[in-house]
Amino acid sequence: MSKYNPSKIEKKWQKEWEKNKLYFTKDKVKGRKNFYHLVMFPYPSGDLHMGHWFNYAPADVYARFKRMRGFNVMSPIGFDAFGLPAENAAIKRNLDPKDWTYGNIEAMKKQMKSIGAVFDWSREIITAEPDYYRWTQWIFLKLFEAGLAKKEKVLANWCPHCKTILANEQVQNGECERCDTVVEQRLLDQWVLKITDYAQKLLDGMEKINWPETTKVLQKNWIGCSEGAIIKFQIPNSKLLISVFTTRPDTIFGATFMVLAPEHELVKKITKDQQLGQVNNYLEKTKKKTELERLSEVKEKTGVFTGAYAFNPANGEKIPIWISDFVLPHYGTGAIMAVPAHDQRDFDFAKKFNLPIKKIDLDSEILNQLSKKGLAERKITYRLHDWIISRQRYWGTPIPVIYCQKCGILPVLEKDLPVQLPKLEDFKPSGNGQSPLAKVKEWVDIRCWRCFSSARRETDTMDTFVDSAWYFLRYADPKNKKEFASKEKLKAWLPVNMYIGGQEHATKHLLYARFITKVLADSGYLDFNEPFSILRHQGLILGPNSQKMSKSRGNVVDPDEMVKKFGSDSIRMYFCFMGPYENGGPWNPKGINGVYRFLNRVWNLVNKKPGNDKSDKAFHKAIKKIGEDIENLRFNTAVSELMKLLNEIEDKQPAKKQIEVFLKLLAPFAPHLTEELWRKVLKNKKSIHLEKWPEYDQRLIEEEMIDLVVQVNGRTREIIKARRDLKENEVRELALKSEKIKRYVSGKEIRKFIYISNKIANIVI
RNA sequence: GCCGAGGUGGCGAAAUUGGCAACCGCACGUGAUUCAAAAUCACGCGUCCGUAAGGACUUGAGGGUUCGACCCCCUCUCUCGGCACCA
Repeated sequence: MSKYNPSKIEKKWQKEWEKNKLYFTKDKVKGRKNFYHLVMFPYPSGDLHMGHWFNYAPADVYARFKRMRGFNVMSPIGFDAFGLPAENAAIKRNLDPKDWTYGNIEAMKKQMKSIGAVFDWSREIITAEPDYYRWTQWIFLKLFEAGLAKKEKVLANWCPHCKTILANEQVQNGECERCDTVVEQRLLDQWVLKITDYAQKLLDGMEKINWPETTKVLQKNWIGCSEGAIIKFQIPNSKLLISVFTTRPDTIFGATFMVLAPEHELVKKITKDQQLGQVNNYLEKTKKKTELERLSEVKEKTGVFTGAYAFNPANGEKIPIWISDFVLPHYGTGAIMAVPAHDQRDFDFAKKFNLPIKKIDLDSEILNQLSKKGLAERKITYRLHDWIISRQRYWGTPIPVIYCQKCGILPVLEKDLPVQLPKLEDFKPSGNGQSPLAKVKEWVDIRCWRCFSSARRETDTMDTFVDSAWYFLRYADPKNKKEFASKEKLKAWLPVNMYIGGQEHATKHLLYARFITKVLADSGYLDFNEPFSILRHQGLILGPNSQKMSKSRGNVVDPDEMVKKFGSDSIRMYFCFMGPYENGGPWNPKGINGVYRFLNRVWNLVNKKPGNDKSDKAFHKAIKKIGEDIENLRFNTAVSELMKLLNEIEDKQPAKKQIEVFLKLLAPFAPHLTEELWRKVLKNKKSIHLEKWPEYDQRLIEEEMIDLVVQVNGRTREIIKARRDLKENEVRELALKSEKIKRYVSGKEIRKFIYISNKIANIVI
């Protein structure tokens, strides 16, 4: 008998499956429902790591299971190819980002194929391909038409290392998420997508999607809805009004001063001459602060008096107007009424600057009264920021806009898409707030399509997250030259039925994708408004020392090495078996031994001559359990059940029929091993991966004899083999006959007898 | 500070969701096989007492509800994630 040698069989079957287009997905198959199964596409960093494997391998078990259950499963894959990391890596190596990226894609494809997944490579997309990004640009134009893409002067996060503006989502604790450099605040003209216009829709849409609750909560908090009111305060002897946002209009009688954000537009208008010096001084100082500094000063309030006052509209009281950077420019109206008796921050500020603190009674009527006078209105605000998508970098989708001397900002015409990214000798970021594309005169200078005056192209590129905010639509129709995808194919596949990927995308990709989907739906291009019906996350794989895998820590486990040593099937199964999928955890170098041994035992069993044990009770139980477990992504207990089944049948010399069922149950987990045994040992003509998932018979799962647990006062004292479905008095008689039970019960009064059918009897004395 | 998820053997974990806590593995121990090792196979393996039969204890801590609680309720505690001067 030959030995199980994964490296001998895995490559062979991968080639064979590819040759016979086993995983080529048609848009329609008679008698099969379409099922769109999606994993998050990788960034072509050049190396497929265990994290990717952990996402793709168990997800592939699910896809294979769905196929066997009769679905026409599409499981596409591609590459999120634009963006900073590739560009930075290319700069470091003195390579063109394109060459670097495409080289990585080739290398990673090979690695990905070693997983043995059902990916349909014929639908592969690469976001850096003109055929792809033309539609990214087209979507931008749709947003532009709808007034949802705008060039605005915004206070934005500037990363001095990456030399570009970043979206709020890409800044963590005041640092650039890519390079951990402290970001600066800069006021610049940037392209923003008005995601805040969709804040409420994004909140409401969560009702109907099957996503992990925790992920929904993350998004909800990120969008951060608060209900309150806008109230107007008048400045004496002028027509100027200062609007404030408050969630507590009922505290207005306690408002003893107002505070404006330093960036507030009225600051310059209201400041009195005698205060001008101090105010300017303060504004200069805050401008220089980084986000991090501003955050670290939470406890210590700073501020300056403007010399101006405003009337409290509730009682006409004249209260001073201050400036402080604890008031944020982008939240509410950038101005507050301060109620030190009811708010800790206002209190701290009042204490520091000796401002009055007034205790008052709450007034729930005041909002209505002020509303009638036109001085207040109810208002909901959100913490969510608009999505700044301008990047002053080279390796991204060009923003399809031109600036005409006469006509101003104009979109590029659809027929002129794609605006191709030109090849550049020097693509390094300049750091002067301009994209390197600005230096390419022959690319930048064009004629206006409307008036033929000279015009300039927009030279910023788009945030990579725009590319990935719609890629799942393209898979339905990846080669379409006329549309981003045809109506028909969208209808055939979307929305995505099952989406599996990391939770770290909760407030980035997953939010953006929902936003873009809703915009396209509102413009009539989609007839659904949530992209991912079911979403599930895999956990994080750590190094053997329980720390995040990284080269600097020296704890990286190389998947290629593991494939060589144990084979893909073992890694797949180990990842399924190691624990709940959403947990992740450290890679246990010994742990994989367990599944490797298991696969060896399967190999040996099937290679033995089949016996004639046809008992199948254990099989029915296993078919049910494994099927239900995979459906719910409980891969660990599914594998456990397979192991139990093997333990049970291994010594019984099972018949060929039983062996076949066993292999089918194992097939989604170990596609190579099962294929080899199915075709070469059992001599089947067709692939096991075209087989149907076995059926089970519920009646055969229920044993006729049960283990009746007998407790006395809630403690188990005896287990009796008993016939199923006994009546209560029969059980009572049986229990009291037991010698052990007699010992506990004799001479005592039985106060209660509880019997739960086919499970447990409890005698209370 | 606010929001969320958790805490079960030496380790990963399981528990029909209120009904035998620790399935399935890893690691470990003993034995078989071997000249020897690896591999493989068999047995053992929550803690304490006991040669054993058996008994007592045990799901972060404390309380409650219940015939019965890892599961439900209350209080506390620790760990991990997210947000964070959001008016």
